[in-house]
Amino acid sequence: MNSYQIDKKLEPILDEMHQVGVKIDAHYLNDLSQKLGLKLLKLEEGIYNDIGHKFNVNSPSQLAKILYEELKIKPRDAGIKRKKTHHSTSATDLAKISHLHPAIEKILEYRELNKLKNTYLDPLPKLADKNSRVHTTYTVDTSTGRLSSKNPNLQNIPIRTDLGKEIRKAFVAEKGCKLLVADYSQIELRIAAHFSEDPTMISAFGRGHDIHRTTAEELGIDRRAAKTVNFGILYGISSYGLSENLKITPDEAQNLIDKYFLAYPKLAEYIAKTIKKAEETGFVETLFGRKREIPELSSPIDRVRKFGERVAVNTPFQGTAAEIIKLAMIEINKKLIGDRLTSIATSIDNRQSVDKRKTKNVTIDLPAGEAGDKRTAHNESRLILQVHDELVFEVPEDEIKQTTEIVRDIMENTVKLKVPIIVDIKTGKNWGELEKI
DNA sequence: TAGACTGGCGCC
DNA sequence: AAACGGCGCCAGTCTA
Repeated sequence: MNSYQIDKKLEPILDEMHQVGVKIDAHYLNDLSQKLGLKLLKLEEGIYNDIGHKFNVNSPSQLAKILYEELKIKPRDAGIKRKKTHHSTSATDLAKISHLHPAIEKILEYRELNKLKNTYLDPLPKLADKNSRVHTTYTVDTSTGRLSSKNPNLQNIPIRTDLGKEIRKAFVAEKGCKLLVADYSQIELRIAAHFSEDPTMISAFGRGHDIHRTTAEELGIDRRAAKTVNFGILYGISSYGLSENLKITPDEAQNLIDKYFLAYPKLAEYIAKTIKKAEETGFVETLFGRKREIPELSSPIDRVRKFGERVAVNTPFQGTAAEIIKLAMIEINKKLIGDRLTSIATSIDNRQSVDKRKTKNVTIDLPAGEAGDKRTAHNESRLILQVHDELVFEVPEDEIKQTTEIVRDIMENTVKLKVPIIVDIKTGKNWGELEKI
């Protein structure tokens, strides 16, 4: 099966995920929003006080004028770059100058709270149906083959900050059910190991080592920094980008990159070959044959060409990861439906009724005297969300064990790489409070 | 008033 | 100038 055939088989599954939706606790979100509203008012007042007058905190251009003109903070001294219209006021850049004025910390907090309120807390309850479920639309129109989610986007629900976790708790399981969350462990780095056949990577994954720890030991840096470097590799690393992320100089970053490729020489070779081949053919390919043209590679502009190189490196990793999870979705759906058919057929002792059931969540005709004439099948494990390397299921509590086994087996074994594929599974009553199985 | 653009930021 | 990959959504701003 190639990448395009995978997408075809995925279509009805995405359709169904859309129809089923995910349940949210709208009251909880509204309460949280109200509390946040009060806090935002206080922050706003404090900011005006510190600055000496009112202005629109949500306006980057007004803020830039105040910081870099009124307060005379020198952006160049702090390494803050100019945007098209003014100097940057992004969170990372504000952090560089937060010691220079008391308002800046408050502005950063205001930004965080306001973002979460406006993007999640307020819109989500309005999008819920009468059963309090929201229905995202998945599409496959990305350049790498990943899915995207919109109206609402359920692939960027907060998780990182404390408040973020609180928001995630609003995504809940139906009564009698739990959420089952299965996510691939470092799938893209495993794909990198597979493509490059780098012995150090293969052995680390083969022995079940923590790959970020391995990189940390190889480079003599801490795990957090190693993780950043590993991700950088997947994105088509540059010394400048890495230096920004690690808050080190580009020279130091280049040093780390050099060490990295000494530690993983076959990966270095793979990356070089991938770029070279992409320059020759004009495209790159994923494991299952999805092609992406990269015209940037023949640009006379250095910056554009460099971008093309990063795309050439990243796309096979990101695109292959997308294919692996799509195949798992297809196989899991098959298995879940098959099991339901079997159990229905068994329970009514009449295999002919199997044909009447096309998809889950439709009305099924049962012989009179069974449980009435019709019944809607809701008491079954259903795939409800996909977040790139993670699948979320809504599962009746008495099916947790068997669904866990099915999901793990299929996600880990549908595609075979030269390294093991590992899946972590957690369950809970909501998306924010999960316990590992 | 609608739409495009910009800066910014949530997620993987 | 200058962003290491992929998305979608927000408010502010500018323009037709």
